[in-house]
Amino acid sequence: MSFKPVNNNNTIRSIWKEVLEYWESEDIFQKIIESRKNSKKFIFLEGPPTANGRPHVGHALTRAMKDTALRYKTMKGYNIERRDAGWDCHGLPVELEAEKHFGFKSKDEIEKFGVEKFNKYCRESVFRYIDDWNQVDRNIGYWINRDSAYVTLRDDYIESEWWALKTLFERKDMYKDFRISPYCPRCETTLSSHELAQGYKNVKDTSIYVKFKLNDEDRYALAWTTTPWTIPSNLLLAVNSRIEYSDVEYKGSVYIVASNLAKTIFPGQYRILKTYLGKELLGKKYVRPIEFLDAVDNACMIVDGNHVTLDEGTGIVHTAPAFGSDDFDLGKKHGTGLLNPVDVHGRFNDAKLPWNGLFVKDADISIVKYLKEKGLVLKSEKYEHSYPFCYRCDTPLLYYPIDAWFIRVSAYSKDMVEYNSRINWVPNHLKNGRFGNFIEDAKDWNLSRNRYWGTPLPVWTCENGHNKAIGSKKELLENGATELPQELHRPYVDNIFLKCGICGGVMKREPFVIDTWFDSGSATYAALHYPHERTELPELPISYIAEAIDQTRGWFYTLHAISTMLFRTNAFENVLCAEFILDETGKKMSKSKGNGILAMELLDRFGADSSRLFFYSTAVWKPKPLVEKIVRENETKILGTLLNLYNFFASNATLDDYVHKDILPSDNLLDRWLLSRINTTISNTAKAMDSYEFHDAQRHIANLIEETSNSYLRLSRRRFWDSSTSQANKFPSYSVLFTAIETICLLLAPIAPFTTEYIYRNLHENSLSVHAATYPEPDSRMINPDLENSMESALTVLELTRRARQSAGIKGRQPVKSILIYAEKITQDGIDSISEELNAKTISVIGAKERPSKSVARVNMPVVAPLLKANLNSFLNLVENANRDGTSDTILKDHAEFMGIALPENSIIFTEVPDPEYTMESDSGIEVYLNREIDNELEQEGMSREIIRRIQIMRKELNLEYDRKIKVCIEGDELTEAVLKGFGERIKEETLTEDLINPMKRAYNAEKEWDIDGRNVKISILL
RNA sequence: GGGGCUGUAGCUUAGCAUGGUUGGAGCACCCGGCUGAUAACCGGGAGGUCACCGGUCCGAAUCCGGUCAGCCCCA
Repeated sequence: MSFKPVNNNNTIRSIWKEVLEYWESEDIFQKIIESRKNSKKFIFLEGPPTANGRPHVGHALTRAMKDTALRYKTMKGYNIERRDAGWDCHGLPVELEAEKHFGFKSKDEIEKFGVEKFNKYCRESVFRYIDDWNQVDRNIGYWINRDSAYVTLRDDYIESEWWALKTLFERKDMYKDFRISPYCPRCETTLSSHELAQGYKNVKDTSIYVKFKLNDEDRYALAWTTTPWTIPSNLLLAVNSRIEYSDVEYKGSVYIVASNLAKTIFPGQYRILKTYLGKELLGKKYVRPIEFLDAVDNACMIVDGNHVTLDEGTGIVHTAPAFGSDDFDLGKKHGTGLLNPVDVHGRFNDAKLPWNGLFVKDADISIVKYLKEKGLVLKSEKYEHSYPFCYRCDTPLLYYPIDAWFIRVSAYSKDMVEYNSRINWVPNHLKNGRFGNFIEDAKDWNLSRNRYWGTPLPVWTCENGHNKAIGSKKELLENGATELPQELHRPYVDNIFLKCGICGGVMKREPFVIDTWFDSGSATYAALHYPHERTELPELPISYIAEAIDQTRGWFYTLHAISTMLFRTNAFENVLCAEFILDETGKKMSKSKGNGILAMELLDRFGADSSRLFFYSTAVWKPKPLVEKIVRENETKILGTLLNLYNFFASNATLDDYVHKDILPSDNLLDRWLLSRINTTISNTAKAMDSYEFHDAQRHIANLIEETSNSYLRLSRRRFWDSSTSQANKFPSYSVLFTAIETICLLLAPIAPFTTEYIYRNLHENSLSVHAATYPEPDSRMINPDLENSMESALTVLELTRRARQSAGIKGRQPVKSILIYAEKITQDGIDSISEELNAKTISVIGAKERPSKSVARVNMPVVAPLLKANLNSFLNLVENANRDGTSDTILKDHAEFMGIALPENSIIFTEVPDPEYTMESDSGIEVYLNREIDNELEQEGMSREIIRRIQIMRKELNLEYDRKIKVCIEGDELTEAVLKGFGERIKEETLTEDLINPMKRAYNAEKEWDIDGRNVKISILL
């Protein structure tokens, strides 16, 4: 049998491309799906991206995370359900792109242009980069069904959402309300709290301290605001009844402010006249500073507000019920109504105002000027604070009173918390941290958008204000529609008029579309067209989803909220959450900085497997800078070494005509050791994969690769080379090596699917795919912890010997007289497996008393400290003294008890100081004593090995066949002469030399003068 | 203002839940060695106030309290 070798320089990359072609031409993915059809279920759900932008490295990461889990579960024997792509299509971002394209600045222009044409453009633009996405998915090896993708703009998807919205409406969990919402005056729509959060920026605004004169009193209530444009709408002042306030005299006037804030408000000299609690101010009336607009009688009063704090300002809050949520509530409570002189574009539109027609933010300066002229401003200053801007168009948002539809999420907060307790969050801290906090005080969901491209809100209203929610196309016809709209989008649905079931009037659709986050959050059921096409309940929870951290309050939240309200369960069972990939300097990638990297750029540069290994180089939930060195390091260590392992196996096994059937029985320690390590690694890796800790799995696998290469292979090499070794000795080793490589491929397949596929199929000529194979199960009969410990000790001995040789200045090739090993966990065959590399005439394992050394006592802290506690220090002193006096070996006899406490036998540990002729090195309880005496015979033998080595180098330089026989002439000093006499035969054997010849005049095929440790040796080769 | 995460060598990090002798690796650097699979490998060296301060304890990277810095989320 022949195993195909791999050697070209571009291996990893060319393997990637070759495997891709194989998968596609043979339809491997479909074949595997087919073969799992009847297996147990594992349900997946793709978080839908919008394809109107290109995928970047972060997308590559989350796609890898999804793929790794699904490949793993497939190998574990599951049938992955709902392994379908999905695309998010609606929303403000899409509309904004379109507006930019057409150069529109307002909704009027869209209306003039035509909603039909506008939406047509939106519909097309959301798939603009779908080819890029598909290319990335294909190249990174994301196995997902693209043909059966769910698409949120399709009528059947929307129809399912209509069912959901109707359900909520009829349950009174969806309602219309007039309240203050964050509002973008350019987009002319309200935003959800989620969208709001994206747009906070630090800005400097003009802030003013405004004087509100109390009626019939010579005092001013001082209020502070950063939005002067709201002052014409002022109707109340709020104080906190439990905070202490003062009358402060400053520059001849008396001001009311919170006592604690006086110092920061009044620079220099001021005088406190009296102090009292805020509640004493309640009910006092004042004069509005700007009186163009008419106020009701019960306005202009000081009222109580819990939201008033001492964080900033004066402790008195100017309240304009039209422009603040707290303000609105206070206005409602005190029956002031509200004054809203601002139109939907954010401009004053009340002729009574001198600032009529101005955008409110632009009117700030004039308003301040007006107030100053009336003497009602104590001071004004620039103030830096964070203020929300529209996350898409950058317009400063207003808090604006407007009709909007809400979902009563707040009523389900407890349920959401309960269902959350069933979810496995990875990393776990999100569960009760960021996510848990959020759902605990969930706010009602502002669902409606005054926009065009989105799922239309399926609520119709008649002239008498009767509402009706529609749950399907069929219901449209049942409620008076004469025909179905061309599609379930604006403007078509707007032209559907229904007949009111209560009063018989004409019903028009409420002119809103809904938050696009409701679309993606509906994927659990809407992608199945539930309950229309599919009538049985969707299977929930979904087994596994994975996205980046920003979805905690995005998709993860909407999925959970919707599932809680509609299906009374958690939407997903396991959720893996990624942090962001940073640039190489550790900065966040962003469009504006221009340091973003596209997914395809990453793949072109490093290939798929190396990129995926990089993603798991540390936990995916830790931010990772994309540094080339780290990518390369993982590539070399894991893929490079694995390929080399395979290469070694392939070339030797092919030469020996090895055919793998099964693991051949072997007593060989290294074989048994590696088999144990393989099975331990299987167990550890599967455990890590099961808990979605891919980085941990990767580390276990990398360790096994390292051990196979640098311990097993290194120490077994002779077995493979020696042509005289019988098959009976050699083949078990091949079978173990084969098993190691095969297992590594299987374990690593979900992580690095390409390279493992390639090697695995080289090992198994007729196999379909490594991904069709079963994930390995550990064979506990092969796991032998004692053996692993013993081997670990042996490897430590090897390391200690090398160290001892170095500190004694004795080369590895120089045989030494003896090596004495003191170790607890070492076995004779452990020593045997490394004896060749130890290169000593005698190797013995010795007992404690045989050590060629003197003992120095040390206290065994883990044992003694818990017993002695506070008396420890005096015991430490005692031991130190004993060491100095040379009485340390009897400490325990002398002090079986110390301060009345019995000391166990292992209370003292002895460190060894070796006798002069030995060099000692020790580590983790193992001591290696190296006898430094080199006699003549040892010296000669060492020299012989130097000469052998030089001849081998020369053979290699001559490019000789392995079995080519040669003649050699060796000339040198007396030592060399002695070596030829004593070790000539050995030299001939090792170097395939037929004759050691005397110097000749004629030309040699190769001739070289060597300096071996200062001795001149001339070696000549004659063919 | 509230919450979460992170802080260990020049870089990437393990260890922290359950405290224990001298805090492990890898990369890069220097010295030495090995090499009939290897882009390698092996040994040694240098490089750490385990962010800082305090507490508990015989003993703290680890537990507790606080501070600082970075990132993120919320208001």
